[in-house]
Amino acid sequence: MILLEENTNYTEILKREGMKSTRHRNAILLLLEQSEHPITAEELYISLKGKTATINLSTVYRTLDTFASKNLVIKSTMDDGKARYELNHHEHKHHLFCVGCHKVISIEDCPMGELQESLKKKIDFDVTGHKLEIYGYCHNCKKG
Amino acid sequence: MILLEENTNYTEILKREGMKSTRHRNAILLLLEQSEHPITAEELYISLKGKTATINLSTVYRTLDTFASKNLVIKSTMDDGKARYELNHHEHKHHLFCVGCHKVISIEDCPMGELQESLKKKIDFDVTGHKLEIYGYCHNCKKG
DNA sequence: ATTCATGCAAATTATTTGCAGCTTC
DNA sequence: GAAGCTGCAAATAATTTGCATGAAT
Repeated sequence: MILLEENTNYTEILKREGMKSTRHRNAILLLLEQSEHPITAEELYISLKGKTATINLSTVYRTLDTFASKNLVIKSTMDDGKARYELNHHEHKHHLFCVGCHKVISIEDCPMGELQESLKKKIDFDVTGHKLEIYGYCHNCKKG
Repeated sequence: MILLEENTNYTEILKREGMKSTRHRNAILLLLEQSEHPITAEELYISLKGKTATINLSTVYRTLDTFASKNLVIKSTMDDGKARYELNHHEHKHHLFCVGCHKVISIEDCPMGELQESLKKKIDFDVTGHKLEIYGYCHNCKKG
C-alpha cells in the first residue's frame, strides 16, 4: 500500500514497484493525484493530449492496468459501462454521488470493519477488499 | 418496490407496470427468481436458449433494461466489464465475491444504517441508495 | 545491450439500435 | 387493429492485443 504525498517523487514510487519511469506514467500519476474524484481513461487521455506531446489511449489503459495491478490505483466500473480510476491513497475513502447535480463527495467513513469480522466468524469468509458507492442528495439538491 | 414471491403470477406484475406479458419476459423473470446471485445477460441468454424455442441476446438486454427502468431488477456493473442483474427483492442483500473460485455468496447483513445517519447529521447528505460489493476468500479457497 | 514502454491499427467484447415482421391487448 | 415485442444484422463504445519501433536502465 503506497502513500502518495504532495511533492512525492513519482520516479521513486515507480522504481520501487519495478516500473520504468516515463513521461507518460509520471503525467498520469500527477493527473490522478490532482483529481479529487475517480476519472475515466478517456478523460485522462484528453487531459494528457493537451499537455504531453502525443499519447495514445492504449497507453493510458495499459498504464492504468499496470498501476492497478501494483495497487497504485483502484479501478471501479460504474453502471454507465465506463471504469473510473483513482489513486490508492493510504487512507481508505468512499464517495457520495449526488443524483441531483452529479457532484462527488469523498468521505473517510467506512462501515466495513465490524461486518468484516462478523463474516469471518459467521461463515469463514476472509475479506480482502470491498467497493462501496453511496447515492443520494447533497445539501444543495435536497428535495422540498 | 415489488416483492416477488414463489408462485407469483408474473403476468400480474408485468401488467401492473404497464408491460405486455410475453413468453420471454416471463421466462426471464423466472430465471432471475431462481438464480441466487446476480447473473449476466449472456448467462441468461444461454439458459433461455435451452428452454425457450428461440430468443435473441438483444431481447435479453432490452428486457433487462426495461425491467431495470421499472425497478424490477437491479443492474450492477463489475470490474470484469460485465453487468449483472438480479431481482429487486424487497429484502436488501449484498454479495461476497470469492476471488479464488469466483463463487458468489449472498448475505443479508448491511453495514450502512449508522453511516447513513451520520452522513445526514455531519454533512446533510440524504442517502437514497448504495452499492456494496465485498471481495475475499471463501472457506474453501483460503490461502495456506 | 537488454528490457520494458509506446504508437498504431486492427481485434475483441459488451451492449445498443434500426427496421420489418409478429404477438399481445 | 394499434401498440408494443422480438429477431436479425449491423452499429457503437469501451477496452485489449500484436507487432515494430523507441526509450529507460
